[in-house]
Amino acid sequence: MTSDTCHCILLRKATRKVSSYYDEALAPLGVNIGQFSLLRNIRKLEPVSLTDLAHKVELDRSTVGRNAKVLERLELVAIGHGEDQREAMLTIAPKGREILDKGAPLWDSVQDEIDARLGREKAEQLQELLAAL
Amino acid sequence: MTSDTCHCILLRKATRKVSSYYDEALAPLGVNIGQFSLLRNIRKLEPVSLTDLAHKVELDRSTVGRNAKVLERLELVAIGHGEDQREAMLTIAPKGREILDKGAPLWDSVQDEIDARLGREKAEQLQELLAAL
DNA sequence: AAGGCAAGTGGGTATATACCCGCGTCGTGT
DNA sequence: ACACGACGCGGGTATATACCCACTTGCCTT
Repeated sequence: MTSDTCHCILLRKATRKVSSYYDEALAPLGVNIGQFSLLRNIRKLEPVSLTDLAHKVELDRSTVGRNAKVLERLELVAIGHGEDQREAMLTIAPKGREILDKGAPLWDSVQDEIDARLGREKAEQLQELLAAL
Repeated sequence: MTSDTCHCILLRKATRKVSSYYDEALAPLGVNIGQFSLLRNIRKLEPVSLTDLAHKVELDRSTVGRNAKVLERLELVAIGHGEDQREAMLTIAPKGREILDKGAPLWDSVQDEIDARLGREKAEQLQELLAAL
């Protein structure tokens, strides 16, 4: 009976479900929540290296590299070199800024919807609990 | 500022982190939490078709099919045919039962640890919140 | 200046996960 | 009995994510 309450499995289910909410909202823009979020982080830090970005988003460097390559293919970010020839420096491309602008209200709507469904207080509880894991 | 509180991204981070806890605990057995959990579900329903199992675990049929194939390669489950030749029926193999037995206490320890860290009450809150998403 | 270690990437491999398409099987209506 | 729609699955493709290894570039020490 306890196996139905596995924290990990429940988290995964919730994550898949919630991801789909955001993905659906952002679908008109042709990006998913992971890409949109990464784009936001790049904007916040640009110009930024893969390593620094990976630290910031707490993902493996290679993961960020591959995800960034998709954004590059979509022409949302530009991948160039810094003074240090080893570093791949990321900057937001014009199309990327457009996506960021258009996506903001779409993101807001999903976020607000979830806050409303849970209730402001429980939504905060959730964030605290997730951070405590 | 609000973008740092994206429910989806926070859920993903928490899921990655928590998954690693379970994965580390189960590592001596050579399986991860996803495989272990799937194995438990198969045991509960065996013999079970891919479609039924997918419904139960709320994953796409093709996903379950591929995951099951890994379990088959590890010789933890057997994939055969039912009377209906279309169906792939899954059953637990001897090695699978062994993994289930040996894994139970390992799984318990992680689950208990998390419950302890959060406190029983908050742990329940978390499960409720995740279910409400 | 040369050697050598550290840092930054990229690519290979593996799992997780979804969606879509094609193929084979079932069952039912005529 | 046959045809056709429904069902079950496998495989292709794409993203997410991690770990490990090889290659390049930097930099520091001798």
